[in-house]
Amino acid sequence: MSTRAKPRSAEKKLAVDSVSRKPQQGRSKASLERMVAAAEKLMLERGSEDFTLQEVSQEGSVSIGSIYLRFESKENLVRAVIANHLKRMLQREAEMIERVKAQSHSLATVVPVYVENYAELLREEAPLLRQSMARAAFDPLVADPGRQSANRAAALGMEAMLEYRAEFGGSDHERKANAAYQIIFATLARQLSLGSTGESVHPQDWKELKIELGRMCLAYLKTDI
Amino acid sequence: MSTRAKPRSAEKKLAVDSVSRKPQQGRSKASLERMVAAAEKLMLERGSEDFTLQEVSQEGSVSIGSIYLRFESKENLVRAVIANHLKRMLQREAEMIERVKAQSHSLATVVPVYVENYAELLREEAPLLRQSMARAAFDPLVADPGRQSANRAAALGMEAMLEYRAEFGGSDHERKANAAYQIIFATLARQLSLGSTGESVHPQDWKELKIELGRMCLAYLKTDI
Amino acid sequence: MSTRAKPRSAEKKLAVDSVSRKPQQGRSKASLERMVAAAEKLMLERGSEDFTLQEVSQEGSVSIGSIYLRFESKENLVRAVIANHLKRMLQREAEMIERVKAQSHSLATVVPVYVENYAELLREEAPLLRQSMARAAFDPLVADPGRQSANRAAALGMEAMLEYRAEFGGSDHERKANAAYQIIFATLARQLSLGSTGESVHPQDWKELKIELGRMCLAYLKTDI
Amino acid sequence: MSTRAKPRSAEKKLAVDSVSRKPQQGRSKASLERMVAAAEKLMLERGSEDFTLQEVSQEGSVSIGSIYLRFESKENLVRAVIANHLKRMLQREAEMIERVKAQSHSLATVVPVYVENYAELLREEAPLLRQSMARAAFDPLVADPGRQSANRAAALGMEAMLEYRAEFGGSDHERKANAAYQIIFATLARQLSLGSTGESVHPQDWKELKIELGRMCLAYLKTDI
DNA sequence: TATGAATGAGTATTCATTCAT
DNA sequence: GATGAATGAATACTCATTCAT
Repeated sequence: MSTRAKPRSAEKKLAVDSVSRKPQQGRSKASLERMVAAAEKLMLERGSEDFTLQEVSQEGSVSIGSIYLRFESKENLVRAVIANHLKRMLQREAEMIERVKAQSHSLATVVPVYVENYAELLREEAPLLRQSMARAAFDPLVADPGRQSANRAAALGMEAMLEYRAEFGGSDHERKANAAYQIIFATLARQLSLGSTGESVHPQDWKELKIELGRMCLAYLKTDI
Repeated sequence: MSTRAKPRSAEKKLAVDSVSRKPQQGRSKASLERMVAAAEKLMLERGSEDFTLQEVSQEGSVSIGSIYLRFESKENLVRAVIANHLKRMLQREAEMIERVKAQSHSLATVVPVYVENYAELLREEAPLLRQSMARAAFDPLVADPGRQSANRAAALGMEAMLEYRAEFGGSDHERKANAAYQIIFATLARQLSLGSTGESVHPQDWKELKIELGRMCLAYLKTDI
Repeated sequence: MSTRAKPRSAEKKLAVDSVSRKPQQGRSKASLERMVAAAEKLMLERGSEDFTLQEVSQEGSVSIGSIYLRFESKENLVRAVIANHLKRMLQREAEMIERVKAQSHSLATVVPVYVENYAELLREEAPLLRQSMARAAFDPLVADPGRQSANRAAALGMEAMLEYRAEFGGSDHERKANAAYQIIFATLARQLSLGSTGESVHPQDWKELKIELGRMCLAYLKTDI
Repeated sequence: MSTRAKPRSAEKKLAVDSVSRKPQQGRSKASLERMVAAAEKLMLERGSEDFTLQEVSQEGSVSIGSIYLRFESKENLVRAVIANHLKRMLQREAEMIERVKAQSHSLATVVPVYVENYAELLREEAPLLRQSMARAAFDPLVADPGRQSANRAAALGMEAMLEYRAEFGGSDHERKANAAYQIIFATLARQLSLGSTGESVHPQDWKELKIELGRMCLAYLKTDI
């Protein structure tokens, strides 16, 4: 897949349904799932889209023809994997937020707890997330829904912090919460090499940084400036 | 270039000299420079290493044989481009820090000025930096020197902030300065899609975020916690 | 094909089946045969493996991809040609021996008749045999089955002579028959430049030599020493 | 060197002088010798002409330009190596024959002694001889002088046997001696894989075969037929 | 629907030979 | 004479996509 972009219409949703050719039901739905699962497995093993449809065919016990019956191109199959992953992430993020809320009773607790839990979640999903992000750099069909997912994740994080908006300093609480979220995500993402220099910091530093990140956000949210 | 890693000895330096075949002087140095420049141009145009040696040959008016006279492989030519870029970045960072220092007279000025200037620098260098980072993910020959560059950049940034350590709160000033740098870089990098989801925020949000980033760091550095 | 050996497992059989990728039946078998035939034709024309897959593609009306569908490498295609040839040789040798036996009624007749017929057979097969032998020098996958073929040919030749063992002198008849075969083959092979200096003797000398070769073997087999 | 033949004029001599560009004397003769020696070394190491002029340049401390100053092509350099070898062979063969003659006092001794000594000589020279013979198959410039060398070797061998022509049976002694030589050489050559199937016989069989070869020749030379 | 055999454009790399210095 | 940097033609192999069955 050397061809880079090939953007298409201004589609905004990236779900398996929107990249796969026809809404599947019943028996053939199983084969659809097998091919997507096989592709995902290969992407995780390879750490990239460097897999062959031949391999998907064998791994998923699906004929190559079948793949093209469901997907217009290999590219779309990759998009389907990413779409699936995005959906799963969203689900997990919602659950995680609930856990965070349950464990917190103040701004001073919610921030570090959120950082910790979000970090763990991102770490687990990093392998595919990395690939989503890499592709989003040149593929609008991934970038657009990726942005939406990011927005929802932001909304969830902000919501958790805003639960204690009474403790916030300053006036524009939403703006502060949003900034805090952006910075938290960016910092975590970089540590997980989600598109970063790969200088995956020493675990030592990483642990330390998470603490400071929490402190920084807390200081920022509370300050009147 | 499907072969991923091929790490080698424990070389730590990535300079054109270490990936190119022989120390070049005089006349033939010109042709070396032309091929590296052509490769860089193509990498910038394509946004990736998806260029052909044939193209480098034409663009740089160098024979393919000549390229192999200087570089063991296309991979090494790419590394040379990155090495060049790393060197240039370092130079520019040092100059930028000087400017920042000159414009500042307090923690409250140095932080936002630094954020602003560093952001601008990174924005300009983003296209190649993105590729460096992508390659570093699987190529130790790029990752190692990349890490070193990152460390030097961190040292410079911390130094600028520590100039006003008298205004810091808390006790471990180095730790704080380091955390602040990491968070600043991560946030800027993400906005520039340096490996990120590509949801390059609206210019509006971006401007806003830089301001909040400065505020957050300032609040953090000053707080006693 | 600069890579010399690449031996593999301890496979002992070299048949098209063992170097080609999948047991072919029906329709696609035809294309397999076309590509092998094209390769053979080119090897005969060139007198060596210096042919291009591009040429095989055109000559055999097969796409390059198809070749790789059947053969892992050009090397394996060459091996398939050789395997085919080996099989054909074996067949012809068996038939030839039957003819020799039918025409003979004494040691004095069987030896020269065998020499004459074997010479003719080898002459006809020399072009490919030469290449088999050249490759066997560094390719175990050809050397091993080549050895086996040679052994079977020896067994057939000895058998023809031993039919008249009553006329043998000395005691160890098998040993004598074996020595006679080896010397006959070696002499014929050299005359056919099967790996020899190419000083393909004058037809005159060649004819003469065959007669003397027969005489020598006869004298040897009959002698009591 | 994929181009096969390119025969040229009807030159008949292959000496370094006839393939090298100018009769060398003095200082530059040394460099000529270095490049030929380097080429020979590489041919022995590789077992083939698969060496690079670059390698000859380094190994022999000669510039590539120098090689082309002496030789019209890489092919001619190879021919020079072979020519050298041929000359050396001839020298050694003459010496060997003297030794054989000195050790013999009857046909019954000269034949096995000659077989043994010639076998040893050929074994030692096999590596380059093999390459001479391989090249002779398509290169007249090597085939012609090779043939001459072979003729001289035949003459020497025949001479040794004819020393005892009084013990020969039959009438045409020259013819018999010639046939014996041809068969001896062919058999030895094949055992040494001089272009042969590579089924280098077990040392056991080899020893045995040499004995039988001697017996066979003896029986043949003595018989009246 | 489903299959998987067939297609063929596209590309990194090698190395004999030339020629400016 | 001597050098060795520059040249560029030549070639095996991959893999997304198609389409006959």
